[in-house]
Amino acid sequence: MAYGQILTALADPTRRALLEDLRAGPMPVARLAARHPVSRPAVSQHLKVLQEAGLVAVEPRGSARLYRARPRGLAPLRDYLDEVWGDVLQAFAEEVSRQMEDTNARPRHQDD
Amino acid sequence: MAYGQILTALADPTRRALLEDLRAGPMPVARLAARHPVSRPAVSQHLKVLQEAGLVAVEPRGSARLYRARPRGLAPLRDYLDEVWGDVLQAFAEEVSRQMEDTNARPRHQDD
DNA sequence: CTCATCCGTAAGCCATCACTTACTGTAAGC
DNA sequence: GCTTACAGTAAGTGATGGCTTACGGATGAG
Repeated sequence: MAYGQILTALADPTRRALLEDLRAGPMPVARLAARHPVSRPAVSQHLKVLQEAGLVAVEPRGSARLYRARPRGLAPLRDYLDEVWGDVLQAFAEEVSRQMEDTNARPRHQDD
Repeated sequence: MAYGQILTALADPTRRALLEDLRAGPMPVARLAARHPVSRPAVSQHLKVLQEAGLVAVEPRGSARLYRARPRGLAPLRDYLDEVWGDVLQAFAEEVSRQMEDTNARPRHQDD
């Protein structure tokens, strides 16, 4: 489960809404679709993306399928954000590089 | 700077590569474009998206423009992940909902 | 066995996106 | 002032993504 897949999955507002809905508890596809202004197949497709990203788990329930949020699936994304853009390490590197390149003394008017 | 914009910005592999390149220090557009298999205008467009997401800051340097990574711009995304999908709260809700719905005793063969 | 229900998949459509080339604008060097 | 180097914008193109309707497959009830 690469962080790329997770970012792609979370980039879509509908998928985020589905995930947030699943926080209330596991749901079958039909009920999930009823809560959103999209068709049931669309929800199925979104759930497939979310599942492949590791953000959702499926549980066969007779003829139905129960979908469940999987917050632990966010771990790779958190790791990526921490390792690559971790605050401490990055703030340091940022400061160093700024001092290296900041050879002329002009006030900074850009957002920090 | 909403987390939606940040997710959209980070969802693109080229933009992530540009951001990771900027970790080495501030760079003008031309040098940044030379390190990636895309044209310079493409880099400019990506940088615009990154800037609007708050992940990059610009600094006019004479006729050139120096781009700099802005790791603090990830804060809204971190907050979203923490608040909506925070481990503790979510693990609790997950367990509760599972126990509520798990009425039959079938071994879980789906990934957790 | 038949039917109804639940759901995933296929096919197609339309909008968005990432990319290109061409152009415009701005700042420095002579 | 004119030219050169830097970079953002415009316009157009091909690919990708999200959506729809239509269909097919599996499970449970009668």
